[in-house]
Amino acid sequence: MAGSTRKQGPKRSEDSRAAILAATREELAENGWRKFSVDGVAKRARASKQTIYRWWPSVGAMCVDAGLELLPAPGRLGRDPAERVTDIFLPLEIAARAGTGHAVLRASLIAAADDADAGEYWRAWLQDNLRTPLRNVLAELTAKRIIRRDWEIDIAMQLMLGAFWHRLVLMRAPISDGHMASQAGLLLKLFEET
Amino acid sequence: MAGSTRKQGPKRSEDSRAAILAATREELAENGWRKFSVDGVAKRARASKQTIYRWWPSVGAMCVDAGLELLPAPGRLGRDPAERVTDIFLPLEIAARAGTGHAVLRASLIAAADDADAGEYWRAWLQDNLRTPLRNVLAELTAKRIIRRDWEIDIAMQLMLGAFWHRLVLMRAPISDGHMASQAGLLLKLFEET
DNA sequence: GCGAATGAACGGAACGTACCGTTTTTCGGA
DNA sequence: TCCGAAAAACGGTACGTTCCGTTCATTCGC
Repeated sequence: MAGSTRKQGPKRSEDSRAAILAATREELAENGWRKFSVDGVAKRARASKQTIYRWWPSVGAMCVDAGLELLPAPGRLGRDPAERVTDIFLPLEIAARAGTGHAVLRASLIAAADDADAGEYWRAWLQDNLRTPLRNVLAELTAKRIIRRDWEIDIAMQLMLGAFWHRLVLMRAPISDGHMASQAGLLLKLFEET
Repeated sequence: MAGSTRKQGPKRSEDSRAAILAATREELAENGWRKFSVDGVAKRARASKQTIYRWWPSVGAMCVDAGLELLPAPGRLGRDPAERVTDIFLPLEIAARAGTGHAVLRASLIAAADDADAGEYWRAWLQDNLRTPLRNVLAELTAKRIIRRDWEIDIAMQLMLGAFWHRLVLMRAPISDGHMASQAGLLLKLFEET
């Protein structure tokens, strides 16, 4: 039969999932990564710890999930080369500048850096949502003779993200409005033709 | 009288201090930051936990101490502009490429990012040992008309360190031989006269 | 009735603090 | 000059608390 996967019983509760991730963000913002408490999340979200451990492979992965949920969907409306590059990374800037986003995103990234499983999960997201789009845009700009042919995608990623980690994670410095735009400007200047 | 502070009792044991920091590095390399155990350090170093809590204001600060001890003393022999910039940051590259340095340095930096006290301690080191020397070198290069006048020190720091954090902390990617030299090349290219 | 949910409980581990007895150093009085 | 008291640091043990990750009993919803 089509759709032969018989399903019985209730589905996963969306309410519970959302409450757990929201509680995770509160806990991350208040306590950071090392003092992050799963018991605290369960209490805040009025959820059972069993529900948490059933749906997330590790605590770190849950924290990455909670952080990624902060990112707004990327708006696609750039025509200028610098704008097209900027748009890819703009969600990070927006999330870091809104409310407790700075602390939440920082702690979430620290979790990804400290936990091997969470790190792989987060790098997979990075690959799909930032690295691949950037490579496409740069290839397009190469074809239009706007930038040189010999760029390397990892160099470009380092340039677009390095300063962001430096400020957000290591320095605890604010992310300025237009941060990603100026990084895109730097990138295009370094890669420009002739 | 001068030095009127009466002193009694034995001095701090250098053996114990060194053993504790070495054990901290082992623990960081094996367990990372969140699973880092003070009990484990005490057991490894055959030290009392009281000795640890007496001499370090926080566990994070101890981890930063342990990480900074990995850095070799900077050798000063550059004459070329790029070399002079490189030499300032080279200790980081060397430490990250030696033995378990990659994991130790990563976990140590994660500790600095996650713990507020440890972060301030680490940023003070950054200021004294990297930011100030870099500003001096750049000022010198400005006087020699090698770079433009309108550089900003924080932009320069982001450029020299951002890619390093990106690879070491977030991506867990190896640091290549010559990493800092190529970053210095990028920096001078961006800042070059005319 | 089956699966997901909550809430309580479990043993084990780590936390940070408080003692203990010992050792090392300094100081003041005989 | 010598000696004993005081002070501080040390390894080690123990304590009460918190958190972890898992399990069990029970309820809720399709």
